[in-house]
This record gives sequence, structure tokens and C-alpha cells, in this order.
Amino acid sequence: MNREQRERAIIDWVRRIPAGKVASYGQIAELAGLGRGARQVGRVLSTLGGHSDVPWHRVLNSRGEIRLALDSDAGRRQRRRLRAEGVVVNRGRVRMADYAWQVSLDERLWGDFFRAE
DNA sequence: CTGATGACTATAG
DNA sequence: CCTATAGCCATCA
Repeated sequence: MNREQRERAIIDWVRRIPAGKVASYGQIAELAGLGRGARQVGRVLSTLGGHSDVPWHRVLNSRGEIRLALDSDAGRRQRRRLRAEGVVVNRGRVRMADYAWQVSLDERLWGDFFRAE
């Protein structure tokens, strides 16, 4: 896979995170076929621009924390977007046990099929 | 080619 | 919970 394909895979999977749910960078990397490329996910999201229609705000680190500075515009935007979807954010953190996105096998296979086009 | 960088993660103390 | 450390890996200067 070249860079373009990897970026597309990442964006595709992030778009599939349902409103009110969250995923980790590592989880998206795994789903997108990047193995341990969690950092690559963060890098791609950083190029989106805060007003993107891509639900980048639903991606948190493995501890359920918002990794953008809480006092930054982007950080506040992320927190606001999450809360607007009913996600409880405390001190920039979310209870993964309550909001972690569980991807069904069907959904995973469909994603693979979609990317194979 | 080399070294630095980061919206990362797991583990140990 | 916090810090430190070590992997990780595409990208960029």
C-alpha cells in the first residue's frame, strides 16, 4: 500500500466510528491494516483541519484521553464535539469501557472488501 | 543516508 | 495516578 491508500484506509475507518462512540489511534491503525502504525493515524488526522467533516474527534489515545492540548482551540473543539454526541468527558478523559467502539466482524470484512476495490 | 519528530502504546516502578 | 523507558514507524529536513 502506498501513502495515498493508507491515508484513505485511515479516513475510511474513522468515518465509520458511530456518533457517541470513540476509538483509539491504535485501533484505527489495526483496522486500516497499518499494524502498529498508531502514530501514522495521528499524523493523518493532524492534516485534516479542525473543521473537517471527518469525525476525527472520536479518536483518542489508548487510555481514552484527548491528546490535543485542552486549552487549545482544537482541544476545546474536540471536547465540545464529543459532549455534543453525549460522550461524558472528564478532565479530558473518557471512560473507554462505556464508549469504546466495538467493530463487528461483518463491519470489518466489509471494510476490507471496500478497500480491495 | 541520518537524525529528529510526533494527535502512539505497553510496561515497570 | 505519575514518571521513565523502550519500542514503534512514516515523514521530513
